[in-house]
Amino acid sequence: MFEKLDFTNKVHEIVRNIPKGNVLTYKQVAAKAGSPKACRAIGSVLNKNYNLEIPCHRVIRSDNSLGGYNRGSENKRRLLEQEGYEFKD
DNA sequence: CATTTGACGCCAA
DNA sequence: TTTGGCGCCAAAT
Repeated sequence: MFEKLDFTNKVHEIVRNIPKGNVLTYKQVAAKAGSPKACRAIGSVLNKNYNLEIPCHRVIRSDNSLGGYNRGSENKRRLLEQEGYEFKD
């Protein structure tokens, strides 16, 4: 189903399919997109993606760190907390 | 077309 | 455990 989509397009679909209260790491998204080593490319794609319909704030680093956000990292953290995801260890 | 940049990840010191 | 450096991929210059 995703095989015919391009890498960037796959990433958009994958991120869009992340359920509330759940988060994925860049590595996980990259793996689902078909390129486990494209973790950097994921950030590049999401960084340029301005579609609010895509919960790009649910994508975090493999270290359980926030990572970044094109709308403000602080807002990203707030969104995750609001959805029920708690970071801290 | 060649090089650099960037919301990353992993390994070695 | 923390830091530095290298690798990987896509988009921008």
